[in-house]
Amino acid sequence: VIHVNEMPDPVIRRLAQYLEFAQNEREAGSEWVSSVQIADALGLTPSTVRQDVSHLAISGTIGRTRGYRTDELEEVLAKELGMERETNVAIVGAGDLGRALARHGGFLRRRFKVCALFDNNPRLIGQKVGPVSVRSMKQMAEIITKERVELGVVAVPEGAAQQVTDLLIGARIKGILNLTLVHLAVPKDVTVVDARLVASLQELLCRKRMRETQRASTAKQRRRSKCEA
Amino acid sequence: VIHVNEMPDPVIRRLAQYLEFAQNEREAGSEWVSSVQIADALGLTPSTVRQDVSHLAISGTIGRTRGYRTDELEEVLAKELGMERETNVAIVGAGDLGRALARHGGFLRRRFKVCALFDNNPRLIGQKVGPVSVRSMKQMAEIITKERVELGVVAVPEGAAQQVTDLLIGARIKGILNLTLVHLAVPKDVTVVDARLVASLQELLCRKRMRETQRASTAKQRRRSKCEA
DNA sequence: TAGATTGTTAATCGATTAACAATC
DNA sequence: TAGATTGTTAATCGATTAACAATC
Repeated sequence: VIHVNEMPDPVIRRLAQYLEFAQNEREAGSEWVSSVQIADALGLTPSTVRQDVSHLAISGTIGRTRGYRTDELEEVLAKELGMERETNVAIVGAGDLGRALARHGGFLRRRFKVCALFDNNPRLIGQKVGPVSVRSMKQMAEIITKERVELGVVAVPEGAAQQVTDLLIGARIKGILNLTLVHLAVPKDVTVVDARLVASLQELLCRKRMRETQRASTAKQRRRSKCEA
Repeated sequence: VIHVNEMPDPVIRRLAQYLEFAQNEREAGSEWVSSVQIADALGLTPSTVRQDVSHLAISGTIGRTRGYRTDELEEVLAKELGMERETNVAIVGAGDLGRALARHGGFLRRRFKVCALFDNNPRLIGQKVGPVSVRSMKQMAEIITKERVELGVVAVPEGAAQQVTDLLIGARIKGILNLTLVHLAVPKDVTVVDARLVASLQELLCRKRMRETQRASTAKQRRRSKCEA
């Protein structure tokens, strides 16, 4: 926060992991962690870790022989990730996924507060889901302003995604988490992050199958060269 | 599938989006889409699209003036993503998230079939969730083999994630979707994809706040230079 | 002191973009 | 034919990794 507010996207994506690890380490009683330890735990190289940390406002000096203080890492990362205060979130779409997210403990623990859940299905409106009730999308702009909602989550079927996004933008939301597979068109002052839930499963299957055919073909090659020998 | 089974990770990650778009276009009645159209719709450059498509077994010849056939794109992408047959999935963790995923229509539509849901909470075991019942983790290996489950989804609290992963690996699962924030350690014949659900929301907040402070500081600079002028 | 570890520079690697010949 | 668009090569850009001086 002190020396840079330019940070490459891949670095930002690793921040949450670093925080998670630092927290766990501190809670387990470790006062220090080195770049090698972090790298091993998170499947990175120590170089990457040190480059990433250099983007942070870590007060460290060169040449320490014990690495980074877990509590300092935790503090700086939490600040960088905006955890010094609660962030209000609205979820649009009270289907299975939207309702699950509204109740998901993992968000609250990281200081996200789901304070509104919208849907257009009259059967769902009024229903209590975890800490909130489902409300009509017609009330979206009003409630978002009143409740000081900062982030919107799009958890509706693909066909409604862009429409809902436009509503959120109309309500002056500047940050949107997209749970659908469709690409959302937004003005350039709005930030979108794709959660890639279904896409991840498809990516997984594709990569797994690809590795298997690779293995199969190398095995075949091996057998062949064995025969030739 | 024909000419390459080496594909860079970023390309694989875009495959699901291409498929989604091609499907929608075909259903809307378009017979052809060009790289420019795809790029515009998905927020990419036409160059990237053409590079990506070149990894696919598209039977096209150079110089067509109408782009790619939507039905051909759809077919090839579906095949590449392993959609020619159903894929059996097991979800571990019957909390809000696990239950929501078990019922999520988006998976079924893409030919993923959730055919097992595991949890250790005796209160949940036996409960019906969408098409399946919650079963004890003790039965995991047995059921995974019997039901020919190919992919596992880790939807448990952070503290149990590695343990559950080891169980899945013990049951010979070679592809794991990780819904937690912790990094999963797996042998190198196992593929893991991180779904980054909570991490995405944290990433979103971080990026949004960063853009705002940038805008604020440039606005300040602008005001300053105005004063000086 | 010797060993360990950071911060940073430079080298490498890989992905994206630009450009354009081929051609429908 | 003129215009459009692909497939592919080369250029650019950016991220990751290696290396090492500084120093605790």
